Amino acid sequence: MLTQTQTRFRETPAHHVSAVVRAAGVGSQMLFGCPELTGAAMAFERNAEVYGESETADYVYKVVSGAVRTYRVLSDGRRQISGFHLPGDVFGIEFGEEHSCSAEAITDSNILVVRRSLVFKVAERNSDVARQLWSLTATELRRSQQHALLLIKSAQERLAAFLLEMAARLPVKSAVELPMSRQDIADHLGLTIETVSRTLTQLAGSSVIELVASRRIVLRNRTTLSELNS
Amino acid sequence: MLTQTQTRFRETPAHHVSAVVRAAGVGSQMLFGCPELTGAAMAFERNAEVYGESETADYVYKVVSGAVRTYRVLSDGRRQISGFHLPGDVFGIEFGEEHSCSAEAITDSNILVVRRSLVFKVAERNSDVARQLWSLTATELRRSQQHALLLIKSAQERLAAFLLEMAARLPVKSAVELPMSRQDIADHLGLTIETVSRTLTQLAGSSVIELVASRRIVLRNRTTLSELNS
DNA sequence: CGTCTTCTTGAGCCACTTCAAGGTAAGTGG
DNA sequence: CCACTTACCTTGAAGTGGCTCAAGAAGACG
Repeated sequence: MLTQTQTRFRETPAHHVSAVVRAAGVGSQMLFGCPELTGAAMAFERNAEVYGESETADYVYKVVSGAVRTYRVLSDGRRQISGFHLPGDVFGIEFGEEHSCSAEAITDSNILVVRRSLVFKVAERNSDVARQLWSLTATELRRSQQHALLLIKSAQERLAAFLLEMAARLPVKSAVELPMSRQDIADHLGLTIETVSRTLTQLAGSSVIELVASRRIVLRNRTTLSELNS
Repeated sequence: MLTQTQTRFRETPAHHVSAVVRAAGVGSQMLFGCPELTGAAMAFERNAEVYGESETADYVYKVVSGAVRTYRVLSDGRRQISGFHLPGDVFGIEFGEEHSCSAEAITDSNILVVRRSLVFKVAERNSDVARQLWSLTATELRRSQQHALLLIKSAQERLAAFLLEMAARLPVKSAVELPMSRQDIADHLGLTIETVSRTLTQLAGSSVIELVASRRIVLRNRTTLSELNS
């Protein structure tokens, strides 16, 4: 009906084998500050699938380096990226048995992995871990609600919110270094790639931001961005 | 910037005293199937505030009868209704100390109330209750993600999804009996009241639905609605 | 039977989409 | 080191779905 839109996914990228995953030589780390829940490090190539929607959720994940997108695709190919996961973020936690989104590495990424059943077993005894599980779900809920709120705003407002969020979550540098493409941004913000590009150009025109390179953006005027963010 | 929009709330309705709440004579009931967590019944009038955004979350709520909307208002007055809560639904659970949304009764409603501190105390010992807390948050997360996905669709698709959801959640009758106004629907779906009205008329025109009365809608052709729902 | 609220309908407009090039950057093989 | 390729990004011109503004109809209530 509506033609408005986002990428239309037809086929999946070449490497969708869900574990291209040459086991990384790297050591391992804890997921919940709990020595029992020590994750195995895995490496995912750019665009490699971490898991698919409605696959059984066997693992819980934590980004060590790189970036991950979680998304859903509608029957007609429109894609919505529900969230971006950056170093330090835990993702893939489910209460139910299967994943509600698909997940892919945006860039080459290192990800810690722990068996979900193990996490649950520990959570049964260790109420602190149980609490963390709930906490993580609650945090994601807030993000999701914030995201929904974003989707009723104008293109400028969406981009302003997006840039401020990324600036806050990415390592602090003089410029924001975006790991994702314009298409990813568009599919996250519910816009087309053209509108994203045009709006950024426009913000640069009023020198609210500076486009050093397409994925290197300096926030020149955060006040204006915050005002746009309502 | 964008004028696109929803209601612009300027002032609040008359009765915003947060507890117009003549304690209902009705008995009490359990919130989590746990006798320790027995709620006190309270009655809220139509449009009465149950709690406000960023108020401290002292209670957890369960709808007995009536209906509740949870919403957020942007600085310029645009409102987004994040969810409708119908009889049987628990709402107002927060991991953090304050509410992330405001809540209002849509119609005169009876609502069970339990102190949050009590729920938490019980959850510490009773892992089943702890699990339910997580479960409820997880369910709400799924709803929120589904809601975000809805917001990238066309007006027809949004209405189709909305009607099917309401049909599924409301008591089964020949017609769907909506408790909420067109404005509420608009603010939930990210549309204007005019678009909601026009789209319903249009769906009735193609006899996918029948508008028995403005808030009494018969779903004549669920297949078509489901197809619209992607 | 007026008054108020809610809902519907119409006409014009605008932000964002669509379609269509063109430009830039990064990688690859010679 | 440079031609070639491919992926990504930007820009322009035209179309359109949903918004705005405006008015009227239908209920609900005292």
